[in-house]
Amino acid sequence: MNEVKHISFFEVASKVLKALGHPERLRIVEYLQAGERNVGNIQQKIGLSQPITSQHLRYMQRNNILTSRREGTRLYYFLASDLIRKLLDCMHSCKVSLDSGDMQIGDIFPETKRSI
Amino acid sequence: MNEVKHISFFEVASKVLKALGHPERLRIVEYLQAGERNVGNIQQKIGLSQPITSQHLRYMQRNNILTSRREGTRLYYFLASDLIRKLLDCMHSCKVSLDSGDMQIGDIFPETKRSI
DNA sequence: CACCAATATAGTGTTTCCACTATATATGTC
DNA sequence: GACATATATAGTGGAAACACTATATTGGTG
Repeated sequence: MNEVKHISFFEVASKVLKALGHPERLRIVEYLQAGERNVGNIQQKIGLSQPITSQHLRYMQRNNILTSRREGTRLYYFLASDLIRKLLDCMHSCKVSLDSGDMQIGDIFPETKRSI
Repeated sequence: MNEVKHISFFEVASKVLKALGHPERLRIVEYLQAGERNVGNIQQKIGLSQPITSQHLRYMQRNNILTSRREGTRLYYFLASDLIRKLLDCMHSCKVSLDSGDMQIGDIFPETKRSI
């Protein structure tokens, strides 16, 4: 009975990507790149309601994007792994290339007709 | 009337991540890392039905993950940008660290109780 | 224990995703 | 134009995501 259910790398990895695939959640993790923050901090920074903020944070924790640490009545969330940091670096360097004019929108997002 | 609607980077970027966030789609893009392939190739390689394959491919094209090129009656799909390639590299190097035993599952996917 | 502040969960309606079957379109060949 | 092959789209039912309101839980303090 010590059997352990197997799950493919693709399953877990795709859950991570899917969970990152929401604009507000992307904003949250970007904010957390600087270090851990509690729910109140995040809520205020991103400008979401308290329940929505909590929901997003829980969802990301369930999907291996965040981890949390309690301190009294406050809950601090932070990035769960190096994988997340690397993924964020990808996105960030992409944004930098766009902002600097080094790359055109169409080079990265061919279907995007609107400017960024 | 030459106004262009604006869309935030977070919006587009999160769509990309979300569209990558499906195990079969992740398998497809990994397969396409080697180069362009037509729908039939992909369908056979991944083992999906024809309509499902087509749906996933279209969905990824709409979301800036793939581009396509027609050759006669065949449609060849390929990775749309360097961003996608970089994201795939992230995932791949993560998988390598796991397979080599260099990293533990819990280091990357804390919530995953099952082995990979 | 009463109370407060911080956070989580339940319940609900709407939208999107997903897999599936059936049908349509596009291109090439005779 | 008739036909075959490759691919896309429509329609459908069920599952999950999403945003929102209301309520519950947890921990600290008097």
